[in-house]
Amino acid sequence: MLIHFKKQLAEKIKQAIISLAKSGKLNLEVDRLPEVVIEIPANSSFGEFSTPVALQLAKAAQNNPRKIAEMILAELFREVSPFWEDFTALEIEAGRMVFKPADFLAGPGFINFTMKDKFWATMVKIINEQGAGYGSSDYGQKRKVMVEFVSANPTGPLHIGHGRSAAYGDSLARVLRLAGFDVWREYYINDAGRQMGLLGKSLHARYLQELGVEASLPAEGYRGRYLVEIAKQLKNEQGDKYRNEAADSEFFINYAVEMILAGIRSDLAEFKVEFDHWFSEKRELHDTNKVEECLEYLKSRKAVYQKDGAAWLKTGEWEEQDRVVVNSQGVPTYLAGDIAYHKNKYERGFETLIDIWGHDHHGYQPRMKAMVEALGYSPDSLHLIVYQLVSLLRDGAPVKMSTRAGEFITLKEVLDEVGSDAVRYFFNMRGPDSQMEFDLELAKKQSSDNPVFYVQYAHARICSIFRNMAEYGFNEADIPTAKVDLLTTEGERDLIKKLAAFPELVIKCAKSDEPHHLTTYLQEMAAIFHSFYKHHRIMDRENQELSYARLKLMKALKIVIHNGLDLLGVTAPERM
RNA sequence: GCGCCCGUAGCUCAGUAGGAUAGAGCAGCGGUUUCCUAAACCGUUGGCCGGAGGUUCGAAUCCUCUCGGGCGUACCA
Repeated sequence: MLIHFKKQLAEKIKQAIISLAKSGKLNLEVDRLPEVVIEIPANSSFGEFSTPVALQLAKAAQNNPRKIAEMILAELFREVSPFWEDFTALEIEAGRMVFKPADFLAGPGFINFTMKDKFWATMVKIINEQGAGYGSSDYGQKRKVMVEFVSANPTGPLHIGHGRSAAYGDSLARVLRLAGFDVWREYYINDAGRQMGLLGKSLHARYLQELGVEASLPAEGYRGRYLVEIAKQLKNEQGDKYRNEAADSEFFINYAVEMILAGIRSDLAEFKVEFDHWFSEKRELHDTNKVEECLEYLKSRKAVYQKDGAAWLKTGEWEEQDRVVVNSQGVPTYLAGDIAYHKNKYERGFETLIDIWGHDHHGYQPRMKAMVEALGYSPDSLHLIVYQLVSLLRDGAPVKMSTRAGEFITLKEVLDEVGSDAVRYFFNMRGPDSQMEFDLELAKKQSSDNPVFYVQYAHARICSIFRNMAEYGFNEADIPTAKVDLLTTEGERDLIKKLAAFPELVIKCAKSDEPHHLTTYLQEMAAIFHSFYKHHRIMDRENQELSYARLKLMKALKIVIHNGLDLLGVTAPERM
C-alpha cells in the first residue's frame, strides 16, 4: 500500500543519487546522504508525491538544485521498469523512457510525481480487502508496551480530569495496538499509605452518623457526599454490626476502597475504557516486600544512600537535589513505591512504559527519569505524558470546581449529560499540552457545530445509501467486481488520497503518542465526503458501472471512518 | 529563584520527524432543498503564527534572549 510505495520510491531516488555520486556526476560522499523524504503536498498542483532532496543536496554538491533534480530524474528513468507504469508524464518509446523534466520539476528544485487513476483505484480495492484490519501495520514489531493511565486514588469518584486521562490513554492504547505493538493497559491503585487511613476514618465517622451517633470527620478527612452514600449502604447491609469497630480498623478502609473502585470501574466501563490489570500497590508491592527488595537492589547499585537518618535516591543530572525514598521514621515514601512499581513493569518484559499523568504531577518527571536510569534502563523507554487541566463551560461560563471542598464535577455526571461518544471525541480533539475548555452545550448539540455528529453523520449517510441500494436497482453482490478505474473526478481522487493516508496516520499517532490527530483527520475526511455527496450522484440508474465504482468507494470510506472512530472509542451509527 | 507547559483569525483550537500560498469549527455576512438523510453543501470577511535575534536554500516548526499566561518546586500521595 501507500507506505510501502513511498518507501520504494524513496529507495529508487536514493539509488539514483548514489549512482550519480559514484560516477562522479555529482560531487557527493555516498555515506553522508540525507534521507530521501517523500511528502504528499497539500496542493496537488505540486504533484501527489514530492521530494525536496535536490534542495538538500545543493550545498554539498555545490550545484544548482534544479540542475541536480534534472540529473536525478535522468538517472531515475534511465531504465524501463514496471514500477513506473503508474506514473503520469512518462512514456515508453522504443524500449526507452521518454519524459520532459519540466513535468517533474517545480519551484527551486522540488521533484514532483503524479499518479495515474489506476494507481489510486487500486487503493480502493486494498481498503475493501483489508476491511476492519485497514490501518494496521507492523510498525510496533510486537514490542511490549504498557500504558498506565487514570490510576486515580481510590478515595473518591472519577472527576472530569480523569476522563481526559481515560479517553487519551485508551485511544492511545488502541492506536498502538493497530500499529503493531503488544499493548497492556494498567491502572495503579494507590491503596496503601496515609490517605487510606484517612479514608477509613472518614467512612467510620459517616457510618456512625448514619447510626445516629454523633461523630465528626477527621481534620483532613474526605467530605464528599459519596462517602455518605457508602455509609448508608454499609448500614443497610450490616446494620450496626461495626458500631464498636475501631476508627482505624482495616474494615472501613477495605469497605470504602472496594465500593469506590466498583464505582470507578463502572464509570470507566460506561466510557468504554477497559484495563488488562488493576495493580494493587498494597497487595502487589507492599505485602510481597517488593518495595524493600527494590530499595536493597538500588543500594547495591549505589543509587540509594543513607543520610540524616533517611534513604535518598541519587537523581544525578536530572535534578538539583536527591529525593527521599525512606523517611527518618523508616517509612518508604510514595516515590519508593513508584520505583518498585516501575521496576516491576520492566521485569514483566515491557520495553516501553507510557505513564499518563495530570498536570499537577509534572514536577515529578525528572526524578522518574532518574529512577529509570538508577534501575539500569534507558530513560527514553519511559514516556511521561502530562495532560493539562480541563475546565468545563456551561452557557459560556466556567463551571466552578474545588476538589478540596469535595465539590467537583464527576465523569459520571458529564457522561450522563452529554454521552460517552461526545466526551471521548472532545477529549481527543486536543493535544495533551493544551489546557482545554470542554463546552457542555456544544457537546450536546446535534448539528455540524458539533464535530462528533459531523463525522458520525457521514457514516450514517453512507449506511443510508447502502440501505437504499435495492430500491435503486443495485446489488450488494456486484460491488466487489466494480470497475474502480472509473473513479476519475477530482472529488473522488481527493477522497481516495485521504483514505490511502490512514495507515500512515495511525503510525504517526503511535510514534508521537498522540491519538488526537485522528479527530482532525476524520473531520477532514467527513468534509470531503459531504461535499462529494452533495455534488455527485452515487447511485445513478443511467450509469450502472460508475455507480458500482462509487459504491465500492463508499464502502472503503465507511471502513475508514468506522476504523477511525473505533480507535477513539466512539460509535459509528448506522442511522441518525 | 529554578524547572515544565502554553502563546497561531473576534472565540475554541489543529498544524511543530523544517518545505512550496498558515488551516478547521464557532461567531459575522450572503446563498443552496422537484435530487441516495439540509445533522448537509457553496461563497465571503478575518492573521506581521507574542516580540527580537540566530541556524538554513527554506522556520509557526530548531537554537538563544525577551514579554505575557498556567503549573510545579515535601522526609504528602
